[in-house]
Amino acid sequence: MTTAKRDTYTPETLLSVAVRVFNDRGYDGTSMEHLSKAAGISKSSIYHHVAGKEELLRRAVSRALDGLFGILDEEHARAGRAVERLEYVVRRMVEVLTSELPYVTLLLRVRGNTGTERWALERRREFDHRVAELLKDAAADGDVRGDVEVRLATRLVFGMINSLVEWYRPDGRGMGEREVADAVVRLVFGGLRTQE
Amino acid sequence: MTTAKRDTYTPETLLSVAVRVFNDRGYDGTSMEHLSKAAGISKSSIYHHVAGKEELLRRAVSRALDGLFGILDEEHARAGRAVERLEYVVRRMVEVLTSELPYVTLLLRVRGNTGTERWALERRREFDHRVAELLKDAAADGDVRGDVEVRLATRLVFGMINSLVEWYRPDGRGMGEREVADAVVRLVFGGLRTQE
DNA sequence: CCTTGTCCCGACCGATCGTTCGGTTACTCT
DNA sequence: AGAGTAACCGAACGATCGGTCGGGACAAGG
Repeated sequence: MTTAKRDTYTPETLLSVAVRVFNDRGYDGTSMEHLSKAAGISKSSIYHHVAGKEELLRRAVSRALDGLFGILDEEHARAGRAVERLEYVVRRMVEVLTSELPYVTLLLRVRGNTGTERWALERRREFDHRVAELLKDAAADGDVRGDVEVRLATRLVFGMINSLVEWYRPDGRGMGEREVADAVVRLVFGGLRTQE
Repeated sequence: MTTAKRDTYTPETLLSVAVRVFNDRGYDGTSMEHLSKAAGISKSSIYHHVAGKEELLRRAVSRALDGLFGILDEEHARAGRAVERLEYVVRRMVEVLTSELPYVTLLLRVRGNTGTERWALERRREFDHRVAELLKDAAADGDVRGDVEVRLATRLVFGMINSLVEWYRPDGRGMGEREVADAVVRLVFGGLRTQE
C-alpha cells in the first residue's frame, strides 16, 4: 500500500495542533516556539511542512470559510420560503460551528493586522450579507417581525450563534450538537418568553 | 484654580488612548511602540504614568467589570418578579456595553495568558452565574420557556448581547443606544418570528 | 555500494519585544 | 534666584520574536 499510515507530520496534522494552540493563546500570543513545543518537533522543523506562521492561519480560516459558504450552496438554503431557508441556514451554521469548531473559532477572532486576516474579515462580511438578504426576504414575506431592523437583527443573531465558539466543547457527555442546534433555533425564532 | 485643564497625560487619559489601540490590534498584537506613536509621546514616557502594559489592561478591564457588576446592585435588579428583573438587567447590560464600549470590548477579548487576564475571566464567569440565577428563577416562575436548559440559554443570550462590541459604533447618526436596547430585549424575549 | 529525498535538528540571524536608566526640559513654590 | 518636581526623552538592556541555514539520520531505489 502506498498510502500507509504516517507517524510524521503533514501540513494538515500540523495544522490541527497549531490551531489548538492559536485558540488557547491567541494568534498573536502564540510563538513558533509554543507551536514546536506543542507539536513535539523543533521550531525549524515546522518550516519543512509549512511556509510559516501566517500560512497556518490562512489554511485554518480557509477551512472555516469553506464550511460556512458551503451551507449557502445546499439545496434547502436555495429553494423554499425565505423564513424556512433562514431556519435551515441557522441550524446548519450551528452544525458547522460545532464540527469545525477550532477552525471557526480562529476565524471569528482575527483582528486584521496582516493581509491574511484582512482577507478573512472581508469574506466573513460577505457571508453575513448573504444571510442578511435571507432575513430581508423573510421580513418582506411577513414571516419575521418588522419592528427590528434587518441589519441589526442579523448582527444579533450572528452574535448568538457565533458565541458557540466561546463555550461549546464537544467532549464527553456535555450537550450534543443536535440539542444546541434545537435551542438556538428555538431562541432565535421564538424567543425566551413562554409562548402561550 | 488648582484643577486647571491639563495638556499632559494622566493615567486615565493615557488609558483611553491605549484601550483604543488594544481594540484595534489586539492586546498581544500591540507593542509599547504602537502605544507611544498613538499617544504622541515616547515609549519611556509611558512608564512615567503607568507601571507597564499589563497595568493598562488591568485598569481597563476593572472599569468594564465595575460597570457590569454595578447593574446587579441597582434596585430594579434586586426587587420584583424574576423575569422583570432579568429584562431590566438585559437592558442595562446593553447600556453599559455601549457607554463603556472600548473597555468592555477589551474585557470580552482577554485570553488568559497572564495573571491579569485570568482574573478578568474569573470575574466574568462570576457575573454570568449571577445572571444565570436570575434566568433560573424566571423559569421556575414559568415566565420563560422550559424546553431550553438554563445554562445554555444564558450563554446564548450573553452571546447575543456581548456581540455588540463587534459592531456597535456610537458615532454620528448610526443607531442609538435606546434603539439597540429595545431590539435586544425584543429578540431575546420575543424571538425573530412574527408574533400574531 | 551510492544516491536521492524526506524529516528533523541545533545554532544562529536581524528585528522587535517590554522595560530601565540617566538625563533634560519647563513649570511651581518659596 | 534657587530648589523641587512633573513630564518627557534617547539610548540601551536582556529576552524573545519569526525565520534561515547547513547538515545529520534514515529509508527507498538502483
